Amino acid sequence: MNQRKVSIKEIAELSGVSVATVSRVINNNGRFSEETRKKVLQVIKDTHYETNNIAKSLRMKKSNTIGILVPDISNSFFANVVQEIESILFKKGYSTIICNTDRNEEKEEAYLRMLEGKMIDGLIVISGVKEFGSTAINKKTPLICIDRKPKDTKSTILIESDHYQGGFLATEELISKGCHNIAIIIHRDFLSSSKERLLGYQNALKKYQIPFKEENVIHVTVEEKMSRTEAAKAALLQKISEGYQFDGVFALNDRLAIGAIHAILDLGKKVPEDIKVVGFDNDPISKYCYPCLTTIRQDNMLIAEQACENLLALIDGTRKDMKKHQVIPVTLVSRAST
Amino acid sequence: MNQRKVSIKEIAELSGVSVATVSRVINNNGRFSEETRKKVLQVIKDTHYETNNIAKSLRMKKSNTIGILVPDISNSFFANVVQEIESILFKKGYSTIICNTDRNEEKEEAYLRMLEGKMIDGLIVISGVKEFGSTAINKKTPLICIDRKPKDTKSTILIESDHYQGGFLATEELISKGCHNIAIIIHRDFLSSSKERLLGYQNALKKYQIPFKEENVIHVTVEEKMSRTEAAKAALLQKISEGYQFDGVFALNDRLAIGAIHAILDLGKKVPEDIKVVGFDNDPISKYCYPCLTTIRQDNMLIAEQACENLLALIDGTRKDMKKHQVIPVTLVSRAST
DNA sequence: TTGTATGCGTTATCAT
DNA sequence: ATGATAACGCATACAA
Repeated sequence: MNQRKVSIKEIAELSGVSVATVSRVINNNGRFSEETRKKVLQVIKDTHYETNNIAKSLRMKKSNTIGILVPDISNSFFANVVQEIESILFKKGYSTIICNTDRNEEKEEAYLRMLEGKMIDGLIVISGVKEFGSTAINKKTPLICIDRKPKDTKSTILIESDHYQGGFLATEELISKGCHNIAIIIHRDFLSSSKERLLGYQNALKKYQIPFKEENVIHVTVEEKMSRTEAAKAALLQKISEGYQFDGVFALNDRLAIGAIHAILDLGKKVPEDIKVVGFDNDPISKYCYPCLTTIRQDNMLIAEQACENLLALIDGTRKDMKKHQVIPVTLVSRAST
Repeated sequence: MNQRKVSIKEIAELSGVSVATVSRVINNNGRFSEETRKKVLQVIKDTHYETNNIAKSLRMKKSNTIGILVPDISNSFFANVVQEIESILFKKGYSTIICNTDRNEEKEEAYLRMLEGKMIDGLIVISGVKEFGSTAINKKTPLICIDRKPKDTKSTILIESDHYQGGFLATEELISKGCHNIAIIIHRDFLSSSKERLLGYQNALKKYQIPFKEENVIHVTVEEKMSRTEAAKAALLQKISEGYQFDGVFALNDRLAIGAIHAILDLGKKVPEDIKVVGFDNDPISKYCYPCLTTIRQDNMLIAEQACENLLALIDGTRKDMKKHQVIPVTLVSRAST
């Protein structure tokens, strides 16, 4: 009972027909008699034949595989989006190769070459340091960007949350709870999403006639071997030690927000009584930290669905009129920290 | 400048040599003159040629691809292990197809067929409902199980944390802090890891001459649309309402532990003063919840390294004498909840 | 050192 | 309705 690999050729021999006929039966195209169909199917069952997709891909110039580039799969937002994408695509008969780039440009290029060599039918790029555009990948490979601007803005599709709205809602929440002097904690300020969130913050201030002050912007850089939470906490404590005062914090993600909370509690102040805090992402920790964190929820399901839908449309060549920039609304999740 | 796909054949023509020679240059095997080498490499550079791995795989019967089966990639423990595995394998020239099975048996089978069709060189299976063994995958495909017993125990390698030790350490921690009546919250009791953790709990009790009581075992089942945390909280509250009393809780994972904490706090009791809690997994939330959660940390890096090392050895056919059952030590992370 | 020819497992074209 | 065969892109045994 040695389970050797069996090919279409052997199926043909065992069935007493040609490989062509077997292929037709398998793919159910072309004509063949009911009799041969039964016979062939029986042999396939008996031999546990599985079609060799490598050969099929080569012949068809279609791999039924799509690649996903993601900076860090252990980030809860990315993990959720990727998981959902993978699930949707699988239902459509596609397999997904998830590439964790670690925000490393070389690694990204290497991955792209690998994906190209595997003849991927499409590519989804999630977030990342700079505009996306690489010579490693064929220009005609269908491409969807999520949270990352493509170099070729006018022909490739960009899907992202309404980061501006998120920043606005977060800030408005703080203002509505009585904050007048709101710090904003920024991590990767070069990301377009960060810029948009900052803009939302600024415009919310403007709406309520609160002057924007440069000193309220706290940039944190995360050193090696340090978590975002620790870095944010350190940065805020440093700033406070220099005499900085504030009554609210909008952190560009939940990890940073937790760091801010820790800093505040460390100083003997209370959240939300003395200082209120809002994060971004609706990371699971936002629900379980203390106090529970008010945050902005991105609609990752919708993002994933829309990405897949658009990508598959590009692959199939149906619909050429898709919107090049699709913005997904976000919502405020109000919890104890405000 | 239309970037059409260029094959080895065209490289041959442009270089004025045969495809065989080009192939030899590319793979740097066989003999060829320095002159042709230069010429060919130049043409390759000019044309942006990339080797077609699909064709190569078909010819070589080796895809340089490995598959990973995982129940739920958004689980922090799985995400970490998978990420590390992927990173290691990538360095070794392998790409990884991550398959999220959702603990769904049909999906698992479908994935395995897909992977088989892609001629994967190896397979890593992480956790899962029942013993692993499927006819969909070729018996001779190198296989490593992590946290999941293989059907064929004596020939396939199983790598797992020392769940027994984890259960023991967790329970001992509670006892050493003065607990005498320790509840244990179990979720998927059919998992071998769960059984081992329970066993560790029982033996720790025995060591300190505390009688094991069946009523201390709380089984929770997670309904659709309900989180583990909510389910654990509900289960514990239910039990308490029936008059159940205890002074410590060992939850088989951190999400359950948080649920327990919430239940306890809801009743106006204090953690750790009135009741102490220990979790399992060292999930990020354990660090940021309130109070911070004492938990058991699995060494996911080591698990990943060991899995890759063993898998690659199986693929290369080197070393035939690997231990079939490899147990990775765990450590206690002591925090505020005890 | 280099070229020719074959085959990997499929699908598709063109006969019959 | 079915069969023979070419082609997909590559690596290699064998010739030259």
